[in-house]
Amino acid sequence: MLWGLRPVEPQAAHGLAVDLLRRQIHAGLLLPAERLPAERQLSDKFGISRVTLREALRVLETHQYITVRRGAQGGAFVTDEDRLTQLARRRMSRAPAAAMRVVEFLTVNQLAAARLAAARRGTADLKRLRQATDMMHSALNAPQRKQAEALFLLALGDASQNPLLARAIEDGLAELFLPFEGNLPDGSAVDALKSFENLLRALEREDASASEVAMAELHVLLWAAIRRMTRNAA
Amino acid sequence: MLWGLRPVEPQAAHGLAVDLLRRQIHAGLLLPAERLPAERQLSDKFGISRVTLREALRVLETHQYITVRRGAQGGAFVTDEDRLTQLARRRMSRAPAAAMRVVEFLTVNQLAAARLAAARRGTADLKRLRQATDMMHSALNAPQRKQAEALFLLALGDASQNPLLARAIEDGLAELFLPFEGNLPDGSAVDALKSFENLLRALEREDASASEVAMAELHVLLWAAIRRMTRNAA
DNA sequence: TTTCATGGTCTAAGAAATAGACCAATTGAA
DNA sequence: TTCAATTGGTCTATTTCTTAGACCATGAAA
Repeated sequence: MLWGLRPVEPQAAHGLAVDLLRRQIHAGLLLPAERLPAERQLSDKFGISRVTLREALRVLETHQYITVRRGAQGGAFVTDEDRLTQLARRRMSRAPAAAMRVVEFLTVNQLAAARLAAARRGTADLKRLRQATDMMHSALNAPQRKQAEALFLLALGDASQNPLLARAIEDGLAELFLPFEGNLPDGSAVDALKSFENLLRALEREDASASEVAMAELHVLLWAAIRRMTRNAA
Repeated sequence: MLWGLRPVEPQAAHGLAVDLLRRQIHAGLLLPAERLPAERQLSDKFGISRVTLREALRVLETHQYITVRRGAQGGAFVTDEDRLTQLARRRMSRAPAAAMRVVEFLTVNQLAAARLAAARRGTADLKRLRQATDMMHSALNAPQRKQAEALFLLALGDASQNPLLARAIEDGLAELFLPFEGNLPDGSAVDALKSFENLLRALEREDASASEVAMAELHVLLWAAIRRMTRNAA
């Protein structure tokens, strides 16, 4: 029985590059106003020609994810924080239900990853997790916090030693595109940091159930944030 | 911070067609010895030219997923059951750990789908689920049982109304490629059928916790099967 | 034997991507 | 002010992938 025969959608090389960069911006790995490598370097890393990379940059520019300046010290820069927040809010308000579904998916898979990582994490995994936690401490603003949290969760996925879980978390984070929360309600950033630290410690001592508890705490905060945002968006 | 800069991998159109068909064979949706539509029809459904489709068929033929015969009543046929079982076993024995990871991933996401589907399934979803259950009853052999189970689980994913969960289940099933179990140990096929029916009934009466229980029963059987196969493979 | 649905082959054309050279703008150091 | 270096912008020739369509070869069934 042939099932769900839909037209195949060949992704052009420049389209893949667009996705790759857009996902990193959504996940918060690329900071606002951050400068990307020069075209010649980027095309080299992606394994595509410069012409093709430039097509990708043009698309991202059109969608206002980046701006491009030329001359020495020029290059492609991620859009500024305000604009990114605006893009994120627009996306959230266009399909608030979709955002809830993504969080649902992340909840399930991150919880599983936390449980498994407690038993399987290696020392290299712990190192990445600690570095991410340190970044949360030294973060000066919302984008830096978001970046550190994304790095932590990606490291958690890898620490589970399950490539499909890791991929699921990566996809979920890339799909989410949460706006930076300028003014958090009553120190929820502090709560989140505490829970991340609890999770880190649980992973260090291979305590699976404590890991799940800490992860669940984080999800409570995430759900609260999502509810707040979808309410504001509506 | 630019993260994980790997070369982009543009998928050629024929490569996508290969994946699509291979996934359906892995998941058991395409039965052994089943005949695919004629090239002109298939290329039309995929939205690619006949030449490109033929490239895909050539790849699948090389990997022994299909055989191609010409003349009237000819066409592309899925390989016979023995050969498919052999391919599945080879894959399983090459990376038994990978198969366990896939099952891990499916366990998590199917459980979540079962819980959510209990609250969200529509009548169309129930219809698909019942049809799949009926197919299990009338199945005459292992491939038909596997096909019906795959259809049930895909329907479950859709019934959860969460596209990411549905996609995760689809990916997991396509990745798994379990060999057909010719001789099951002491009627575990009967146990599985019973659990599927319990799940269906729980979904019908919107009982989330009963759905989870039934799903968990199925996972116990799946884990037992996986353990048996990886042991045999080793 | 004939029919005809089906795979097999060929050609001409177009679309996408590549490598590499060269131009244009901008900055900062001399 | 001038110049060198860096970076984006543009152009060309070439290769690879894909397409549309025509026509040939095979083989089962009428």
